[in-house]
Amino acid sequence: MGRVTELELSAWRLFIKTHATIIESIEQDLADQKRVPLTTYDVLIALFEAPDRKLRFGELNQKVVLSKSGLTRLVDRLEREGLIQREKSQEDRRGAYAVLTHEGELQLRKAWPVYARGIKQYFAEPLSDDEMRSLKSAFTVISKALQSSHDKEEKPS
Amino acid sequence: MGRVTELELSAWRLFIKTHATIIESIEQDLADQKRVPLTTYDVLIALFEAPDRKLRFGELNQKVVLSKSGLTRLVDRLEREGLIQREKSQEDRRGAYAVLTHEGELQLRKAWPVYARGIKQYFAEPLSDDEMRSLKSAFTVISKALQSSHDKEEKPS
DNA sequence: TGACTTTTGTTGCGTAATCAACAAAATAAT
DNA sequence: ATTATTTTGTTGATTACGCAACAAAAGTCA
Repeated sequence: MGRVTELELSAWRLFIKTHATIIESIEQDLADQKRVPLTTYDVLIALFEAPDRKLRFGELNQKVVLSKSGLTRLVDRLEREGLIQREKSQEDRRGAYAVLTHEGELQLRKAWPVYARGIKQYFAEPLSDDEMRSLKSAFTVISKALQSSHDKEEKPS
Repeated sequence: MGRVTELELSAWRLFIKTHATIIESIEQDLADQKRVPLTTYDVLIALFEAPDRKLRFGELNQKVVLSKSGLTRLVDRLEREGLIQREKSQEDRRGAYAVLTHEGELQLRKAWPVYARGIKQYFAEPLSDDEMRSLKSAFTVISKALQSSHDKEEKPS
């Protein structure tokens, strides 16, 4: 496989550090303006984009960076806050859906401008269109590679 | 400032997701092989690269993604595990240094191959040299922008 | 059908991180 | 000098998350 080169290592370090700083900044902005935090946003937007604004826990779990139990507990909290609701599935009596409520959609809409501004300001603004395209394409490549390596481990056929 | 474009948003999403997956994978590999986790690694490497292998808490804090108290507690643990030691500063009797121990250096060395392999496999391998260069340059740009915006807020002069 | 196996979401428990409040020392101001 | 301010690292309280064990329902297969 070969050693990690200087180039790769410095790119890696920038990648990590940049990510951390951007996320931290956006999270701070959201908190300052009393908007939902990023993890919550992720859940809400996933539901918002889903048919009927609802998803099974399993599906939701794939879209969100969180463990199974982590998701259960996040949904607990969000349900308490009235942003989503549990709805037990008819077809599969084990399972349940998480459904976006009106309040949830409202909070989603209120958070978006802040979030969007953060993405623009901290992430997009400094880059040229060309750089942004390269960035996206690089991550697409990496992402595909990750998927296939993940697939391999799931199903050793 | 302008809206977030489709391109920007999809790049952003890939960025977030890829980051999460890679970190998760590396963290898993480290855990599987009973090596120190990433946060610990970050502290150890920072000390390793510092003159005399020691740093004041403040300096260390700048290199690591952690709150003040978070760092205190991480150092608590690492000291308990014998990877680093506290050494109270002579010049400034409030402060203290975190010093890398032999054991700490050993663990650092043992973790590196696993970490390096992760960087290669999940991050570097899928990219061409050109793509890697673009990636690095994009992050350099972003990173610089973040710094200067941060500076502005620190010192409104 | 009846006995394994797998999937789905929840729960107990331990760990780690943050914020806010703090004490001690250093620095600045008058 | 004395007082006020800032910096440095720690501590208490709270919150969030992961792992492993679990119960309940589906699915598999003989």
